[in-house]
Amino acid sequence: MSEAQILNERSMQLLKTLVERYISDGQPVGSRVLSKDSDLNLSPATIRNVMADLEDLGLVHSPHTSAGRVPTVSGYRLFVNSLLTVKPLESKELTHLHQQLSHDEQGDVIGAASRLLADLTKMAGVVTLPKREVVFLRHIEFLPLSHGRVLVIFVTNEQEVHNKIIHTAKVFSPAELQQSANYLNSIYSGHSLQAVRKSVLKELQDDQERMNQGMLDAVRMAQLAFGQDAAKEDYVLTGETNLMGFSELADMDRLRKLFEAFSQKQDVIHLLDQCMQADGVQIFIGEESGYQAFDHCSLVTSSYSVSDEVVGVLGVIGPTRMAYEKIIPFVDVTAKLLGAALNPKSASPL
Amino acid sequence: MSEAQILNERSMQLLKTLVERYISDGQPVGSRVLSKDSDLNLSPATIRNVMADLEDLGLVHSPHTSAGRVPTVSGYRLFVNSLLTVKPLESKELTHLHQQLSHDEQGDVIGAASRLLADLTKMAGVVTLPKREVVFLRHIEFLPLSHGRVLVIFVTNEQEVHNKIIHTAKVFSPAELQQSANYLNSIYSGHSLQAVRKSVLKELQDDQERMNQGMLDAVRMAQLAFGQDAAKEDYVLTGETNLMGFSELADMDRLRKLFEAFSQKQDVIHLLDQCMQADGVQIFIGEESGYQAFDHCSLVTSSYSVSDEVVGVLGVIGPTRMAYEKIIPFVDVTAKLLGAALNPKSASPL
DNA sequence: TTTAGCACTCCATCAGTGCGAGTGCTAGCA
DNA sequence: TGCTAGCACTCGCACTGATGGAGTGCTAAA
Repeated sequence: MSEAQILNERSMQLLKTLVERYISDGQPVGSRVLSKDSDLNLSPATIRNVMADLEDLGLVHSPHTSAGRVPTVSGYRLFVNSLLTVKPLESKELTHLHQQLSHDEQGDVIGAASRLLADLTKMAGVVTLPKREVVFLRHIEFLPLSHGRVLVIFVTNEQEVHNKIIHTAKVFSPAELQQSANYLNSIYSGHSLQAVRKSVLKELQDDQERMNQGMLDAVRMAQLAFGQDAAKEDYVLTGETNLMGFSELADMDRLRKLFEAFSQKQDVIHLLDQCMQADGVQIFIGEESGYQAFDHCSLVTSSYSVSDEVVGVLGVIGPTRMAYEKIIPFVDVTAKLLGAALNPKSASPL
Repeated sequence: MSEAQILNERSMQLLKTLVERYISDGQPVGSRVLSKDSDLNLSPATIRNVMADLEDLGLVHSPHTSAGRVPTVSGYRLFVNSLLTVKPLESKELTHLHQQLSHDEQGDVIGAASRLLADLTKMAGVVTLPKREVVFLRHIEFLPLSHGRVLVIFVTNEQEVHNKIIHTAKVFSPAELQQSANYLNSIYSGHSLQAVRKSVLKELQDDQERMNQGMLDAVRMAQLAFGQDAAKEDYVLTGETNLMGFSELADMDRLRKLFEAFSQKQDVIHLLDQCMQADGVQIFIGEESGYQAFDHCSLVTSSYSVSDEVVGVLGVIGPTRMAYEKIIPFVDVTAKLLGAALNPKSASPL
């Protein structure tokens, strides 16, 4: 009865079979089924003893006296960590993925990836927008609006276009704005936004006498334009409706909490942010995420990188009872392919 | 027994009371309740006779033999068209609306309007992005990318920034691109996109010999840039999760169809497009919309205008059983306030 | 034309029942 | 000591029938 002992081979084997069976059937699995399903040639009675042990350890749980056993979160966790035999992607799926992500017509690779994740898993797919640590300023442009407001357009990293409206103290003529933009482009183009911000601050504090009025105006506007970069994180979520098909999420309250979290975005972003740190595939099972809305869900994610810099996270959201052995490699591969697709100069990473 | 006759005053009165009662309670309403609720001083028995007539006319319906009556779609329709006594907005709500929409901090009035619609009605709010019939080109800019691609940035209508990547036949130097942009800005700035497209086409067909190479390049690029303007219609939908609270939408299949329609967007856009034509408040009740996903929903919409031009639609989506008498004026006012908020030079329209 | 009365229908609820699945426990066996 | 067979027991589920309430349709009378 040494309770704190490491589980022996046999118990592990049984737990594995149980989880697999439960994932495929969705029914609590009883000792009888388990006895036939495992290759251990044990009688149901023996199995029941093992099950009692597993239950003591909190790995499985009985919904009621005369039902079979169901894995708990810890049970799933142990399964995923140590017992899982991942199934490699079918080559058909792989080529499909590859095609969809590399021949991207719409210029919306992120959306395409999200849709692929959702469609192929029949669950929800999520991809954060890529966010580079260092962002280079490529080009800046000012356009006058009414009431002393100025429309700032700037391009970063080759082709990302941002725009923003700033309020200036004095009213500038189009020509003045043009000059300012020219000046800023000439000195800051190619620099990182961080560097630009720092430099702008320094200019304004230190040696204002060195600059002429035009330069000063330009730098002041730059300060407004790059002031605090809101840089909202965001993600593309697709296939939410797929989640409505799962019986474990059929409860309207649960579902509502979940969908509310999706549209608030905040919690989801926090969660995905955590996944950004980890490398490789990161998994949250049920309550592990710490967010109530996700209590009955699992989240399988992987970060994706462009030229060795982690820039985002992508993943799949579904019920805790999901086919981890297929989802995990799938998320993994999709992350790699997306990274490759975002990198203009690279070929396939596989 | 003249069946095709116009309903008499009394029947109308009873239908009105029935609908009002059903909207507030959600229970089929019986003759007894109706007899007390209406000021007609009729006995339940008489009411039952009237109900039988209304049922023959398809205005009410009995879920089963011994239940009360429930309005049908036609019943609601008649109610909304002829019987409704609209309740003016509470002044508290009105000031709230007004505040939220005029002091728009985020630059996202559309989103704010959608959220207001959802929050104040506890249903779903939807607002289409404003779309002007004539769009004026304000400014255009080209930036070179790798592989002969060019990033086109153009600004329309004061401050709307669009960007697009085009593939050019030959590779241009930054200076050439700058020249082209200057040329296009000088001749097309201030013109409508439609006019620009037409003019570009004409230039290319007619008198190429008149132009030098630089101008020709510029015009060719303009053609690519303004080629087919995708101009996707889109909308901002909020408060979808509010719909999960309604018992008439508690059915998972219905709910799923509805949410799928929301994320496909297509059907919703078609529906909203229809509302664009009508002026004043437009209402679809249940199956009237023609889209299965909306079978158990009603849609109350109004178009909104900027300087007398209809530019978009906004509305509320909820179960057929909604408080029309409050929702209708609310949608109406919100549309007017949004129009005003989008018009930079106008004051309040009220 | 309206009303009162009555028989009838249907639904919702509840308790009772039997069945099947699966367990825990115990005793016996290798 | 570990495994197994057997047995009693528990629980959930589906079905049944009884009961009461709500509301109707019809009829006959005012």
